[in-house]
Amino acid sequence: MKSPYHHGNLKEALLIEAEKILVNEGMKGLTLRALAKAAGVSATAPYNHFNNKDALLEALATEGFIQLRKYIDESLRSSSAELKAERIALGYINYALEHRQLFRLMFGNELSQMTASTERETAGRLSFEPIQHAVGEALQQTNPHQLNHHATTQGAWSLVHGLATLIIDDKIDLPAEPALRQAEILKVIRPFSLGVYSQTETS
Amino acid sequence: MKSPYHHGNLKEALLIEAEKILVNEGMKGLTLRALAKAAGVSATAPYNHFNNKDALLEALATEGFIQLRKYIDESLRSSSAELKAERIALGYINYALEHRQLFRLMFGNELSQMTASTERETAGRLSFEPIQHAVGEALQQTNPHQLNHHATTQGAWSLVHGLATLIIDDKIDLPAEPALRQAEILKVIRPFSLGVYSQTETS
DNA sequence: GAAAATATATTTACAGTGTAAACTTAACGG
DNA sequence: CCGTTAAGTTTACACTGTAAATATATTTTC
Repeated sequence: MKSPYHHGNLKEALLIEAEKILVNEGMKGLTLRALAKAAGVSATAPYNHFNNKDALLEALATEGFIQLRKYIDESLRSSSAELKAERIALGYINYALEHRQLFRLMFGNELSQMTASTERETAGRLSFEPIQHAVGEALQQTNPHQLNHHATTQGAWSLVHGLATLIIDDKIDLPAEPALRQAEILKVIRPFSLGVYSQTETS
Repeated sequence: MKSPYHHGNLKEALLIEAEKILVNEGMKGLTLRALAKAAGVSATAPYNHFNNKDALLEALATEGFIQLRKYIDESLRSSSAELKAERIALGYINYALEHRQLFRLMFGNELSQMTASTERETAGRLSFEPIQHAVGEALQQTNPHQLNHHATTQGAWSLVHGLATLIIDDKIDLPAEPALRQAEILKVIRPFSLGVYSQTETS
């Protein structure tokens, strides 16, 4: 099962090549034929590993969520930002910036949402988890009863996700230099953090 | 020039039919041939009014931004939310919810961002304008020196846009009943408002 | 180990897509 | 009116996703 058959183990190779194409030529360049050729295989070979193109994109998106989760964990470990939530945000946005096309695929509409594979769904939930934790911790310091916990979590996610989206869609632009960029991101996010910390009972 | 020629005035009809198709069958159903047939015209007729399919989608997106602006203005006028910024947010999110496909098109990656028509860009800026104003007003009450004005504006936009995106992508779900839904949205947004109001000098 | 069964890959074929080119028809300006 | 131009049709083509039939390698079974 490790390297079992004829032409090496495709499926993995396909996903790798697919991401390369996505980076170099964007979504429009990612055609089944081009992908097959890049993997050195005939046009319909991928059908042995994926039911159709959508299934392949689905798998690609799932990989993306796993990577995103890694970025967040890494940023939690190594970032210099003070607040935990801020470190998560930086990891999230860095991932989006360094994988624009894939990030768009993960959240975009190419994938008919009917086909929502359970796999991708759980992978998505997995990267959402640290956000939930961090917001929970932050809230607990000033709001031990966890009022509005769910809503606040969704707000934090919305802020970070929205910022990431607007940046990679060139609606908001940031300095190219990493340190400056990070500072700018934190400045955008800060009001929300302040709101969470100063939050008291609201209906 | 009003109803000048052979088959009625296409171009306008095409954009109208296109939105109908988008609503009923989604992006995948929006093919040039289907669109032409819906308008009762031959397959290549649209090329007399649009250079290519992308140009047509571009025009559709531009229309979307104009509609979005109308939703925001209307909500500013008629919504019951207290804060101006909140009324904007409700208008923005309502538009996204009632025009999911078009909203995705407006911000999505179908349109190769190389083709960024100036028209759509200015239309986009136009709907961003009220957000900028409202945040400016809110900030002025506690922060007359307009510190971080730009960053706060971007933050507000990110929060609202992110929430809208996550909702229409079914990552966050809200109650169907309008009043409950509105209340829930406000709960998600509130921490940011609090942050803005409590904002004092930060580096 | 050979034969049968299975997994993997190729070839061929087809309907659907965007779009270019040549042609046809209606509208308008002199 | 008649020619020029704008609007629409027909035909054609390269490219896409994918089904079907076929071929080859790998694994399993005895």
